[in-house]
Amino acid sequence: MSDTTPKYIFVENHIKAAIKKKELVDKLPGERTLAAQLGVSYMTVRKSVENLVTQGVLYKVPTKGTYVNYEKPQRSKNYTIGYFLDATMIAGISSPYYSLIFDAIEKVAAKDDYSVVYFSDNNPDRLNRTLSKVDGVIATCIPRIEHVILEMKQSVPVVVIENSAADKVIPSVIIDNFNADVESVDYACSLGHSKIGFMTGLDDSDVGKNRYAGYQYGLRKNKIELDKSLVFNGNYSYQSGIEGAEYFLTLDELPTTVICANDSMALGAIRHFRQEGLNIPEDISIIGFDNIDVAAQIVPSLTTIASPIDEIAKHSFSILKALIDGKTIEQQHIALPAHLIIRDSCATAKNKSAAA
Amino acid sequence: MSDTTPKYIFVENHIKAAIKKKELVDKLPGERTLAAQLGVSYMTVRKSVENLVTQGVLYKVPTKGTYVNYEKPQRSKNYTIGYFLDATMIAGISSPYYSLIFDAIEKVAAKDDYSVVYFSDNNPDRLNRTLSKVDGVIATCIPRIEHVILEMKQSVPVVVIENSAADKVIPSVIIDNFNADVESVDYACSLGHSKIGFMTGLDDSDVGKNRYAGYQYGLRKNKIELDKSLVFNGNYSYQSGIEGAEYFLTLDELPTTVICANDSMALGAIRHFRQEGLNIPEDISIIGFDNIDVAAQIVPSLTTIASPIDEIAKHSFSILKALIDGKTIEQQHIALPAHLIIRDSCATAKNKSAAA
DNA sequence: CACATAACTTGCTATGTAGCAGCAACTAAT
DNA sequence: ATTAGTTGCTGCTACATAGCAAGTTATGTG
Repeated sequence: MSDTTPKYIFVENHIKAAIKKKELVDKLPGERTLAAQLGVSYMTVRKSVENLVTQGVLYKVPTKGTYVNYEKPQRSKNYTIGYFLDATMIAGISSPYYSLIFDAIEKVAAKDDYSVVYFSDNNPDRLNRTLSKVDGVIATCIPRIEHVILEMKQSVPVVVIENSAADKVIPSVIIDNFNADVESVDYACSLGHSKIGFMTGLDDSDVGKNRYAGYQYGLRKNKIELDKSLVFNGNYSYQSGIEGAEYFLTLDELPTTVICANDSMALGAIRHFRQEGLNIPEDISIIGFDNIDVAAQIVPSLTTIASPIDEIAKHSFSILKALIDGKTIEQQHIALPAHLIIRDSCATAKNKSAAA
Repeated sequence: MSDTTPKYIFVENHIKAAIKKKELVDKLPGERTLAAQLGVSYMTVRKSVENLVTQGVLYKVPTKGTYVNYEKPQRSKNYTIGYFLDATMIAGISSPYYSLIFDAIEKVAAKDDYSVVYFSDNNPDRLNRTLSKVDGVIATCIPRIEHVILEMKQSVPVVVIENSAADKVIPSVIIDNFNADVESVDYACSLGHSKIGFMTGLDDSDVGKNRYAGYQYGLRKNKIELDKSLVFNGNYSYQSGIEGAEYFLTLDELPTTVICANDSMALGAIRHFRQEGLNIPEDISIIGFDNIDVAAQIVPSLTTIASPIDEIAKHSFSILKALIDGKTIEQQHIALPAHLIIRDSCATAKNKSAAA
């Protein structure tokens, strides 16, 4: 029993165990008493207690006694949270959308005196180093990096935004992509369009899937049959927007409206259509998604879905803060509505219809 | 002498003083010996030494002895550097330019296994909190926030990029804005232009001043007299690019080329000129500065100055790392050349000239 | 000369004693 | 009833011993 392990280690473990078993609550017996109980000397107990105090397990009140520290393991508060965006994501923080989210998070966090740092390196070592400096992380989740996020969750509380994680245990704040694109379709129909094309993003995440699903449901809702030839599979990039436009131009009959799964593709499409001599919106209407800055700046300005960025920041931070503070949270998953901003890239349909 | 201060504190101070006075070097006498020398008991010395070890002043080698820890105060290596950009800057990290710099820094830092975090909150408390987590900072400097940067320099090494600081003690990595815009003017002249306008940015920093000075020198170099009416004072924003175009349209004679102090203004100008029925580049040539992503994406694609972003990242990180490692650095201030990327927004002058 | 042994040093653990100061509660004196 | 003293608890500091393991050095023997 005594072999090589020092007695004071034994005493420490004994005390820890007693605390765990709730045999010891609040105030400890006096050091001398304890020494007698455990059959070791007073000084040994002192050393053990001293160690436990530096470990944070116990705390002392001079001339009163020694007490159990019930504050939970309590990750030392950094008052700093991280915003994670995988570096391999297209554009990454360069993307206007994500940087706006960062700014919004920073603003809302400052109100509670939290600092925010952005990082994107998913190298395990460097990631852990960064995680040790933050109390929690808000991460933009895409399936490809979900393992990274699960890894992070081992160390700190995590809230995901953009997509919810497959692991539904991680709280999420997303936007209602589905109904947003239903609204886009509704709007196009209200302008008399019925030949409505769609450029998908990647189908590797809920975002892409739900925008496409919203498009499909919007058509059904407006009694329009889905024509697969009017769906182009893009990848969110400006380039793929150009390719999508090229594709639509090969069709016998051009759609009168194209809804794009994001603004970059919409911009690419506008560029190519115009290059080929088409007028926007007279010849073809374009709708985007995200409402990045340039959307309002180009001519014609782009009709698009505006993400409620401030709301995303507000909710995700308040959930994260609750997790950090060890509170229980009511709503694990929040889907915020996103609505259409009508600008100049859509016109009423000229052919056939004058419906609605 | 003994009043209330514990003896072991006395012993600690004595040892520290002895180290400072170089009376104690490398190995300490044995604890028992020390006790005899100082006239206190062995256990008291033990306690003192133990404390000094936890303080990091001494270190022990079991069964060998106790030694003085000569590692310099040595800021505990976080292997993390910060990238700072004032939150109140127009666009901030949303600006494609700065986010590209961040990505480039992250890439070069990863090679030395450094993490990079971006932060922009300049609130003193939160700033210090963040600074305590990094070994050094690369900061985009503008005069308005120079006090913040000087403040940071109190805690960690700092390298500024973009502008050099008024305090020339801070190492800087900037681009040669002056010669870059000289190159722009040269190019415009080589296309036969002689009525060359300029849209300034803000004159609150070297960047803005030097780009304008480069324009002026370029004109002189090409034997063109400066016409102040062809200079519009902008503020780098897209909106001010529009206003600049409006201004030029009020002139009796439009310049045939407008050089803009950044791409955003160039984009705004292009938009407005086109809206007013002008063709780019047939009716007016436009040159930007920065080479942001959209510069290549718009129609016509924008001729602009490309910042050597990777070079900036490489140099600023290597300087910062040298500072962190306590090495002396040779070159305090580096100005990197930036060159013109010729695209589609400039055409040969149609009137009068066919020079060169 | 080589090698084993003994003597010594180092830090580590453990235990004992002792006086101090601050506090609370009880008790005795005013 | 208030005050003053006593007692006993707490943790804190200080000092003294003593055995242990592990490395170092001096010594002695083949």
